[in-house]
Amino acid sequence: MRVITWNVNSLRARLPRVEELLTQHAPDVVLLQETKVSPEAFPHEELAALGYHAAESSGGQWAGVAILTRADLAIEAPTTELFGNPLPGEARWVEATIDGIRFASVYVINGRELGHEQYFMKLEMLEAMAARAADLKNEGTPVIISGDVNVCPRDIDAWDPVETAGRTHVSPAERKAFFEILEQGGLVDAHVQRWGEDTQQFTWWDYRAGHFHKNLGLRIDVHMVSEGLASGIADVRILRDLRKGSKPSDHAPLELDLTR
DNA sequence: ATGACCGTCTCAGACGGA
Repeated sequence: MRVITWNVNSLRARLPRVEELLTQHAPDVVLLQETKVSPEAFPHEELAALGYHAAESSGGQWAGVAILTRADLAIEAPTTELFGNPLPGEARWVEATIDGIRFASVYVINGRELGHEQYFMKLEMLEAMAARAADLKNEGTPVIISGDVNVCPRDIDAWDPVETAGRTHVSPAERKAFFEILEQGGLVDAHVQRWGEDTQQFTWWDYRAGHFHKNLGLRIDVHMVSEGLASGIADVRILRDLRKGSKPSDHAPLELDLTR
């Protein structure tokens, strides 16, 4: 099974690149973030023409998440509810079961600045995710929670510790909250399992100042995979080619191949 | 080259992003 997570930074603006992803990589499941689309404007027909259907949480101008899957795979029990989510109206969480796996696509609150009201809501959202992951573990369901967590889990996941020090995404509290999700949910950071602790690879680069070409980025997009599934991780790849070319997102897709 | 972005909304500029 092939699973891809991608913060598209507007689904409608990114449709040509989404088509490129679907046709060239033929994923079974795609977790999207920052679709920035209203429910009425969600491109169901365009995706159907590409052989995919979707469960979505769409909030209009900001945020928005979705789960796409091949038309021949059923989407079961979709929900946008996340108990304890401090901003339930902002379309940052969607879950559905596909092929016996409980998938969630998440776009974690940015946090703005350390100490900002939004920063504390970010920590709350990460805590809500940990509680949900613990519930799913207790149910014994295979789980894949993927998306833009807006946290660099380790020092090596940020291009410059000096530049990023004292800012969001790298604070000890954010990192602790991220690892609590793995711990409480019995989940594995698939990228780390595949590449180890000493490999530096990024999933996001600022549009400005040529950061992509200088490889000044962050690893903030992840696949969190339940331990039973994680033994079947065949490969994890960052699709940098989709960060290049015409009208790219500022994030690259993260591809996960499972043997099942 | 010593500066450098790109979406959303509503219509030139604010706002969000990380």
